[in-house]
Amino acid sequence: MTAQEAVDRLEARRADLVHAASDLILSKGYRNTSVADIVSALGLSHGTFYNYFDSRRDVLDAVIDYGSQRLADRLVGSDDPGSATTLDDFLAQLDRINRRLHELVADEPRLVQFIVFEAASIDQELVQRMLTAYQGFVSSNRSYVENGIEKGFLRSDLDSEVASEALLTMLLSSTVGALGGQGVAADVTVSSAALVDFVRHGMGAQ
Amino acid sequence: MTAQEAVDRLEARRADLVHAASDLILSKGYRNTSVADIVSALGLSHGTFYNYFDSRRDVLDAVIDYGSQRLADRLVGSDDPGSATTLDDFLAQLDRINRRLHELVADEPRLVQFIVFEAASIDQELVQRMLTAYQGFVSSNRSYVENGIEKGFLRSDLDSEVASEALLTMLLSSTVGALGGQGVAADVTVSSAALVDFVRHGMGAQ
Amino acid sequence: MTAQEAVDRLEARRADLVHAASDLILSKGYRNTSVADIVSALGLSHGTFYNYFDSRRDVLDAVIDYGSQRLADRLVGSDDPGSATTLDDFLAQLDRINRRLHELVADEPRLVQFIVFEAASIDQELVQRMLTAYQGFVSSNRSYVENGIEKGFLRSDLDSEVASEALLTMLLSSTVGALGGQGVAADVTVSSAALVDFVRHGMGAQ
Amino acid sequence: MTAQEAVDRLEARRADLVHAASDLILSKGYRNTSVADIVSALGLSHGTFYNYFDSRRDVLDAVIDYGSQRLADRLVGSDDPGSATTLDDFLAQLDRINRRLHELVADEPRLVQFIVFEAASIDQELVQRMLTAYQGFVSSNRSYVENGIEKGFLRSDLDSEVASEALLTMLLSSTVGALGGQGVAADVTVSSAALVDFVRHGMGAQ
DNA sequence: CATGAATGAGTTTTCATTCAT
DNA sequence: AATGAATGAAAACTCATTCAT
Repeated sequence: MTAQEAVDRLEARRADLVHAASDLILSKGYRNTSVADIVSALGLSHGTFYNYFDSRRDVLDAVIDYGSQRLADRLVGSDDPGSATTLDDFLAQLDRINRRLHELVADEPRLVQFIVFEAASIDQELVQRMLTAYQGFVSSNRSYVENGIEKGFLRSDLDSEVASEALLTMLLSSTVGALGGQGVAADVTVSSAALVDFVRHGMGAQ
Repeated sequence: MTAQEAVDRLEARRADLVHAASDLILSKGYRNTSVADIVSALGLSHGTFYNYFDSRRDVLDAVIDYGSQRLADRLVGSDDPGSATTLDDFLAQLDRINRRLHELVADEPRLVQFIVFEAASIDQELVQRMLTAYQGFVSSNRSYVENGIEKGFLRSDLDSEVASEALLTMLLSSTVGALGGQGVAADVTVSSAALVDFVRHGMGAQ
Repeated sequence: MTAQEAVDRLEARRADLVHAASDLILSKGYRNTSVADIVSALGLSHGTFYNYFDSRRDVLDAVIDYGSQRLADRLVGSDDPGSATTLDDFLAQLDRINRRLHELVADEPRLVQFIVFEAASIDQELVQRMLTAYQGFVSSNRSYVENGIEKGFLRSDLDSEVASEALLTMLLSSTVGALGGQGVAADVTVSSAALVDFVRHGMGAQ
Repeated sequence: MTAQEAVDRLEARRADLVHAASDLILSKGYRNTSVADIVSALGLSHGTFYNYFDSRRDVLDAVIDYGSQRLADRLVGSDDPGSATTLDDFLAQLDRINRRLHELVADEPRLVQFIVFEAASIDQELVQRMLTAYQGFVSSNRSYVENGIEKGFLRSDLDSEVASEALLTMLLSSTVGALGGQGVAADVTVSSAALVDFVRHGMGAQ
């Protein structure tokens, strides 16, 4: 085996552990997932786990990273912040993002639920990690708002920080709402329409 | 100490334990709350806990009862199901109920979060307890819908069972959405407007 | 209430506790009998128990005394050690004692079983108490043997100590055997016949 | 260490635990033997115990198996059921078996005591296990009786089931009797003589 | 005396983590 | 690297005993 193959094998095994941990943590919760559960899912021994992670807590970071990546992938190919030139373009972008988030909730409810509800109760370090990720979302959101102000289709007196946070809150609120509901068919349409309408009147120029 | 005082003291201590358990469970989750946590919050020994509850699981029922009571209190003084005589009355009722639920979420987010997300994962008996409470909500909701059909301002071809459940789902979906949001002021207005609009067109007569 | 009545009441309650403890200990064993079991059988509180006994262990002495008393009563009215004047008288006495012991086992198997098998495992002090009681039995047995040697119907070269202990051992062995057996009818007859036969040939003069 | 050595070491340690548990349970009783007692006898931590047994109850099965094995070994090399051709042969067999059982009681009184008196009080599953073992004894006993009927030295009108159970009861009764006695040498002679005599007259042909 | 709430030592069991092989 | 036996901290729960009322 070459050195490269050895490294690959190492990373593959680490990835296996993260995937197994992810499946278990998302389905049973972090507290209910033991190291024994994770390793026995792969037929490995306890000791092996500690060759890849410092602690049980440590694998959680990797699971969160793995989940965040899936979230990010979900939003990759997202519209370019600078692409909208009219208010309708902008609202259409908003509508698309909202729908994509709803699809995410529909596809991976446990991931979203874990992030929104369980993660915060684990420890402070994890809360920081989530807030940092949230700030990243706010920033990227801000690009859309600033682009709108610049192009003149959003009100020039908007505080881009406040406006982008409000926008994000509304998006998340709508998304999390979908977690609880059993998915009345109209749900995403209603929510998106209300959101778009509110933004059109609250943020649109004139 | 009179017999009555003794009973009062007993109940007061039990209540103390329930309150301490409630605070801890709502903030850290049931799984993360040990008997030691609960009693040490009151400076008692763990043996004392077992003079008041049969088990750690047992105090959870008391915490749920305590929370349900607060929920029920919140909705007491609710509109009389028979009071609405026009569609606008009905929608105004709906709006008020929705706002009251949002206030609840704003005041006691952890209670709602616990009921919606954690309770179900604890055991089957608790799930039954929640479903029973839910059926109580559906029933009371149904009175509103049947009143509307009777008075002629809701569509006469509505199945009151289906319609009241849909209504409840929308209310809850909207409410749970508020869980995630940090409560931008506009939130409840948006959600209520969307809800009212959907109901007006979906359920209103004509 | 006179002072005498007060004392009587106290003793009556103590006796109640001993009887309740005896019933429980003989049926469930000492280890499985809690103070709560004893007091709740009489509808009293924990504290009351400690007004009458120093500890849970303490009541066991009283239970043993109560049981020993019943054993002694069973053998009271026993033959007078000096009454036998011939070997046949003596063997008839032996047969009667053996039968009385078998009746005891039949009537109160748990008492005998407890004394023989459980008591020794509780603590050393209890073992001492049992050995002392045993020595009492040996001594009274010895009177029978010494009477026999004196009257000339037992071998004059018998060591009365050894002979009385052997006699007692055979009696007990036969008795304890009855504990295990489901009581084939012939049992006591067989055992008594064998015992009498052995003693006649082993100890009888000539 | 080879794989075989590892397995051996595992089994050796498990055996150590069973032996330690056996010593303790037979001397102090199951109820009085804690996991801490067992492991501290070997200088291990209590966690280790649970690497070898699922629970405290679980080790009891192993202790019973270990004891049963010693019992079985004691009776292995027993006379062949078909070897007796005369009543005297048969009675000599009976005498030998009885003596072997008495030796067992003399060597391992606590084992027999535990099986006879404590085991039944632990749980129903254990009672079943003992009854099954007992049925095994009855069956093997029956072979002796059937052989006797066939060869004509036992009464032809005997019900082999009833007769073998009666035989076993007498054997056990005699054996258990030895539990109480401190083993006067004459004991087994007396008991065996009585047993043989009873069987000769009760079961012998003519 | 009687009461029973409070106590805390002790018991079983779980599980993250270490370390010798 | 992989293994898995050993460890021990921590958790739920029991129960004998104390003590203020």
